[in-house]
Amino acid sequence: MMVSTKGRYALTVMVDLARLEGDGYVSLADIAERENLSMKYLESIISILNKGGMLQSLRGKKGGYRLARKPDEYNISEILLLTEGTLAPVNCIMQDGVECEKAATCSTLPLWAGLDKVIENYLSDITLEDIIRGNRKKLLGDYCGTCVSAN
Amino acid sequence: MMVSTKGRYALTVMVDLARLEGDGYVSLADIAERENLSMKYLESIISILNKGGMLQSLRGKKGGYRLARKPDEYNISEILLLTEGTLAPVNCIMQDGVECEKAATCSTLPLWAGLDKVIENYLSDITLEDIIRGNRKKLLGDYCGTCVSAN
DNA sequence: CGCAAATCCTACCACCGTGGTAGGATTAAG
DNA sequence: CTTAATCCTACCACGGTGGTAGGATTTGCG
Repeated sequence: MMVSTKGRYALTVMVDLARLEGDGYVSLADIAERENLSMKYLESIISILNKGGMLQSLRGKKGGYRLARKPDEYNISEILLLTEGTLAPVNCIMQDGVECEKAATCSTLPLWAGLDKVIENYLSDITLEDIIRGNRKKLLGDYCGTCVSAN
Repeated sequence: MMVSTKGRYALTVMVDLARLEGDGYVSLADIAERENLSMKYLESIISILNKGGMLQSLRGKKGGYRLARKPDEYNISEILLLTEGTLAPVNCIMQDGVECEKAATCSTLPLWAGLDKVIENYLSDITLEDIIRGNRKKLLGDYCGTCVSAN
C-alpha cells in the first residue's frame, strides 16, 4: 500500500474544508463527525497539514481550521507528499538526492523511475477543486488513452 | 511503499532469467550470487513465481529454474501482482469484487480509482523484453506527455 | 549404488510502521 | 471565568516486512 490512512484522511479533511470554503473556521469535531472518523486520530493528521502551511487555524472557542488557499491552488501530490513523506512506489528510488548504491548498474531502476513519474504526474495534475467538482474526465481518464484506459 | 522487496526481487529474478534465456536451467545459487541477494530469502520468493506458473523448475543436481514463456510474453503487472498480492495504492479500492462500504458517497474514491488505473496501465504495458532491451522510451516516457513528462 | 547438488518445505523471529488511544496544557470568545 | 476549541506528549497493540534455520526430497553422475 502506497498511501496509508494518514494520507487518505488528510485528503478527506482537505476536501471537506474545500467544500466549506468561505464558512470561516471549521472545528475538528465537525469534520470528524461529518466524515465519521476518529477525532483524536484526525487531530494528529490535521496537525501535520497545519504545520505544513496547508491550513490556517484559530485556537479557543469558535476556533477551527480553514484552507490557506483556494481549492484550485492545491494539487493532490503536495498534500499526500506532506503527510506520507514520500510517494515513491519503491524505496530504492532516489530521494533527497540520495540514490541506491547499485543505481548505475540496476536494470530494473528505469522501470521504478518511470512508475514514479507516472504517479507523480497524475497526482500533481489534479486539484482539490477537481475533486469537489467531480471532474471525472480528469480523475478517471478518457483524455489520454495511454494513461488511463477508456473501459 | 507500494512494492516491497518481495516484488522487487521477484522482478530482478525474472529479468536475470530472461537474460539467460536458452541457457537451460539456472540455479538459485547462481542468481543470488549474480544479483548479490540472500539465497535463502530469494528461495521463498522464487517459490511463489514457480507455483504461480511463471517458471519451470528442475530438482536435483544440474537443476534450477527457467522462464516458462518468452520474455516478451510477461508483463510486469502480472509478476508484481503475483508476488505482492495487490498493486492497489490504497486499501479502500475494490478488490475481488468487494468494495468499500462508503464507496457510493466517497468523494475521494474516483481519485484513488484513477491512480490505480494509471499504475496498472503503465505496468501492464511493459514486458520483461522491454527491460532487458533497455527500452527507455517506453520505460521513462516521451511517448505520452500526460503520462510521463519529458524532463 | 552412493555422493553431491540442487529444489522444496516448515518453522521461527526481530524490527518497525500503521492506526490508533489517553490525558492534559493552552488559548480565545462571550 | 466558564466553555469550547486547538495544541502537545506519551503510549500501545497488531501485523507486515525482511529475513534466518534446518532439514527433507529429488536427480544427475561417476
